[in-house]
Amino acid sequence: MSTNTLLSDLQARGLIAQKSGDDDALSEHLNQGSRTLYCGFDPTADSLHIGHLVPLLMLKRFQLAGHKPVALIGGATGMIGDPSFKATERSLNSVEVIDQWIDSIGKQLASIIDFDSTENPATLANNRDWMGGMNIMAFLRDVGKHFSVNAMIGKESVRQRIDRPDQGISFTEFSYSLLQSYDFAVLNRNHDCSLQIGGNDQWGNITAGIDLTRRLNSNQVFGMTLPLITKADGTKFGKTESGAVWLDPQKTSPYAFYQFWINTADADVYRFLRYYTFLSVAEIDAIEQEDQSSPGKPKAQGILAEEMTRLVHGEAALGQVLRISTALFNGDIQALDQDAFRQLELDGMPSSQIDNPLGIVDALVETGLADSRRRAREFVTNGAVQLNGVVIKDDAFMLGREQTMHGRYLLIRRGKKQFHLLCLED
RNA sequence: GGUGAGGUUCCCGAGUGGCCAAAGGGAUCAGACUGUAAAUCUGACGCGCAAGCUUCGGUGGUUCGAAUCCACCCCUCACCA
Repeated sequence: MSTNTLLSDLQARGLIAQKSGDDDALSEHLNQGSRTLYCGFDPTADSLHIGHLVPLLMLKRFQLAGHKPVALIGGATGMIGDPSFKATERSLNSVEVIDQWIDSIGKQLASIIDFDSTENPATLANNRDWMGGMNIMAFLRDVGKHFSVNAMIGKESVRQRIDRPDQGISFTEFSYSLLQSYDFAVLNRNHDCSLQIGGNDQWGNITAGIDLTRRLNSNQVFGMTLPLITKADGTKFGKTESGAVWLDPQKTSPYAFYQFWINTADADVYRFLRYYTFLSVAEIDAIEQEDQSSPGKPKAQGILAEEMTRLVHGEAALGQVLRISTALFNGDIQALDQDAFRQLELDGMPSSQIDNPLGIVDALVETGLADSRRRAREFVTNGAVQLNGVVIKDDAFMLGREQTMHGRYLLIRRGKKQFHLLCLED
């Protein structure tokens, strides 16, 4: 066990995959005072997703422990693409697009870590500031000279691309590691940054950065990686049928976000509580004890979903989400009053307007609950479709004024979890 | 630039002139069972109520008939220059 309180806690949470140096070096380093650490986020989309959350929350954990986080946005590295453990070469995006992404990602980072603290504020950096105008000769002489191609080829993170018969790796992506290493050296020089964290796939890049910093700045710096988040059933974490789970409420609604977490498997949920929430390990253990000793539905999923939704979307959004979820899954839809429906609409329940009565099959297609009429018909025939809580098995069923609740609302459910609220206009 | 191997429905992958909307597996979806789990079982899985229609990198061609043959083109990979 580490002599540093923060590190012991992280260890207990299973949040440390690898760290550099011998066991106590980092502990001592952190014990000596407030340190600056960084984690890089490459702009590969217009929003962060929950895969980014573990390292981002790690920055927050360090900040809460009194250290100073630097969130580095990869304005330069994002234009190259990190090949680490990627099976295929990535396509490049234009500068304009990437700049937009940088902007929105920066805002998301700011909503999680605190940039306004007087004691130990977080800072935002963009590696394009020091790499954008870098001269190729300077790069090759000052940075490139310190790297051995022999060693780089040997790295596990690029092996996949070098060994595979049908894939290659471009020089561009191959160089990525040099850029990230240089980031560390620059941040060390300019911000006195002495620790880099990242996903376990970043280990190779991080150690390369430690070496380069030692050579360029003669400073001892540290690296630490977080475990890859896995699921017990072996499927990829962080994906739903509709793709990644984004932090941007426009891309993944708070409701969908909450639903993602509440559907966590029993086999994963206590581990995820340790990874993602700020509940203490003791509290989490207590929850697990209780779930195991009482029959029926465990409480852990609900706690996880609430914690995460509050953290990312805030208390107000959580309230809305809870109202929707309760109405849909625990309530009697027939008993919902007009205000409840209006609230569902306002709370971000997937909904749309229609002007005229239409058939159930068309309704399913228009609401996106089915992607073709063929399929919609299949759902109806299988008894997978409910209107206002009542199963509809007739594929010729018409949705009109008489079928609405309170003269206006048609709540369609497909399968167990897909809902859509149709509002029939006058 | 040369040589070789390839590009099949979401993915992997069979299919080498009609029996192919295209085997098999995976993923996904639905139903049953449940806890909005897991496991399991059942069914669906290009579009269409149907007749039928549109698919196998692209464009032309051969043929009664092509994913399958021919020509050209595009793309990927490997090796060589």
